[in-house]
Amino acid sequence: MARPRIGDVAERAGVSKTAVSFAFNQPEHLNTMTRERILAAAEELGYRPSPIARRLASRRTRQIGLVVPQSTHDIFANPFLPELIRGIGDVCDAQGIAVVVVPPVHGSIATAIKEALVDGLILLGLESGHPELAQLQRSGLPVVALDVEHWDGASVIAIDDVAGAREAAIHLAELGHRDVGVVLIAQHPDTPLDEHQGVSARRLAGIRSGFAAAGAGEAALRVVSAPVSEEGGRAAFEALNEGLLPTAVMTMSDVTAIGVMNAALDAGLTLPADLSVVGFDDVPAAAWVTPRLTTVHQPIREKGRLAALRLIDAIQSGEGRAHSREVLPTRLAVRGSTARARTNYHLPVAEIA
Amino acid sequence: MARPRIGDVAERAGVSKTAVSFAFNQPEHLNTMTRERILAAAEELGYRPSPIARRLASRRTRQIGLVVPQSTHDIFANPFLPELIRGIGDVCDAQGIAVVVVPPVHGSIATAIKEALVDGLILLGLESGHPELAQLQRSGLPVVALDVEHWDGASVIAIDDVAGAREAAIHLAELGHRDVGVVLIAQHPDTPLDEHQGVSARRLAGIRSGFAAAGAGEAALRVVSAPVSEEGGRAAFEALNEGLLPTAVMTMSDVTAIGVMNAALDAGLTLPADLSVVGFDDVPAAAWVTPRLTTVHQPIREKGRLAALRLIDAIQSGEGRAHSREVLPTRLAVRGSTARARTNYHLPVAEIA
DNA sequence: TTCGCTCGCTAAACCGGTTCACTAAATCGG
DNA sequence: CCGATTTAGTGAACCGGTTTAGCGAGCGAA
Repeated sequence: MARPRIGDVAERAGVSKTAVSFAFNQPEHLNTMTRERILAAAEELGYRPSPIARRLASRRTRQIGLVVPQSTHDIFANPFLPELIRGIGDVCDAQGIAVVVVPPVHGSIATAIKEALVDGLILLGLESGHPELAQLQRSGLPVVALDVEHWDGASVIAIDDVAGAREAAIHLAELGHRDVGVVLIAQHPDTPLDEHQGVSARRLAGIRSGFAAAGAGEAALRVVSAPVSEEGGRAAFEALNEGLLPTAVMTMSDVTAIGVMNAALDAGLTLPADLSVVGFDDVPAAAWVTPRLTTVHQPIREKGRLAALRLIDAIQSGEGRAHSREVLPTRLAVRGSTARARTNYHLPVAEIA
Repeated sequence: MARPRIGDVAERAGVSKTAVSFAFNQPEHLNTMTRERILAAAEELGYRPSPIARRLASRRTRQIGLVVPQSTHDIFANPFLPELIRGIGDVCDAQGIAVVVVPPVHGSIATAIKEALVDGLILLGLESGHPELAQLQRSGLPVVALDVEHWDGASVIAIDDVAGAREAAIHLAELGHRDVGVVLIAQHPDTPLDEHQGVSARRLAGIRSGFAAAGAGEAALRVVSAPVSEEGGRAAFEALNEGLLPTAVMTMSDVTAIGVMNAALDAGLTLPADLSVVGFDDVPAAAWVTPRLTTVHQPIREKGRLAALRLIDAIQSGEGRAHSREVLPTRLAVRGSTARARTNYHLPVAEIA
């Protein structure tokens, strides 16, 4: 009644376990008749080689993990992730490698990584100083890190966050915006706004540099932070809307920007006349909303593809942990959500609407 | 230099392999001092129990698979999938179970399933007659099937496709639409339109029934099919736009509907005045586009959650393959993309615009 | 005829853990 | 003080395959 094992098939076919293994994996090593007999026996028994046992023996899981710092629920609220996975899938599907998302287990990324059934990891949204990740460095597991400055012993795929954000800021500055809301990515709840790291910090620097370069160094930036989701964007709008509304809002992701836009529309504003909004990423939905979202385009799928390629390469080359860093280009996609700054920006939002 | 194994730790700590295993899994069975000594030895060696070996011995992979009939690239083009995964993740994250997407390998779903490292499967977009899935039935692997009428030995989570589509059709009929495009889900390229199965067939039946019930039995349905993606929706619009444009289009998914809308807007039409569009699913993006998409809402995340619960239940109860069928409610979310049928529907689209 | 190869297959070791059955020593109740 | 438990730990079997080393038969070449 129990699941048949390789020994059962061997016995039934009157051969050794080895022969059965050959029948499935290296049929050319077997006489045709013998092979047929073995396969017939397997068929009769409903035998199917155990994937786990096979993976143990081959020391390859044929799986790679995508490590993310949040729950599956939260992380998939951002269309960026599906796009990234599409890119990873382009490479992995072709090689029969499965992709598994690795969210924290009971809040611990280290635990999640320890238990992950993978040959290598792609790290998303993690900074290299992360205390939980020290053990990972020593484990020898091949790793590709996304969007970090540097990762010990790992390949890095990144974009030029500073330049991308800078370009967007210049765009706004040239449209006359001098009072701009900036929505960073929410970190741990009690991280002070000025201690944001990684992506948020680099882009904020780019924004400052952009306004300065455009001769608008005096521009006031109102920095808030929010979870990366449509709801987060809405919350950010509410936060910025206490008192005077800025004339423009820059975000770290399109989904946040869309939340800002939706909240603004719900508040009765006209976009982009009353408020310009700039996103980041250029996910497909950015081109579906009205007005079409002006955003910093990054080649998300290409990023995923490249990450998968580099990781698989590192896995196959056996630990030859490369430490390359590849920077993909960004460009500002100017669409309909940005316009000249409104001149009545000193009015409370109620009067604007 | 090689990865340390449990025996290495045992030797170093002067205990048996069993003791080392206990130190990690059942620390209470060990004297505190001994345990400390073992853990220290493990730490020095950089030992980490092999997840694969552990899974082999425990006969649990702690992974479940989501089987889909298309490539990762194609399947993630539909925001439905991320939402479904969010629901599955709600359940699985809490239990430390990983979710793996299982797309076909070299076009074969059967192969993909054979090699999948999972304790059970959730089936999406597959019909129970599928020839490739006969072996799955016999394998004894726990399965939950989504959106099918029936699946031998598996729990089924579904919605009432007929009723949902019917409600949408009645809505359009009451708005005066009598010439309606219907965009089905593209099957194998040479499947005749009238032989669509499963979801498409049921919804088409619901649409017919709806128009009849609303006293608009004479309404002309123009049925086309397209891949489930924004591009697919655009292609469907082009197909329907050869000759006279219908006054409304019904789709099987929001992303398709959005593609139809975008193509219509690009063609210079005014929505919903010139063309009403109805989606299906109610993914988040449906409420982000302009006009807001009228669509048949289904509880996607709840569907995922339920599927995960039933599957995990089946796995834990050891093969007690339930054959329950749960039908989740749908409701028509009437928003801005539907309006009274235009009266000049006999004009070519060029003149409409 | 004999040497050397290839072919077809096998036994045993191995992948790296968990777990069962059991033992020796320590603890406990009466 | 004795028998019964409990505690702490062990050796061997087991999970279910793959792989290495090698063996006997058959065959071609010398």
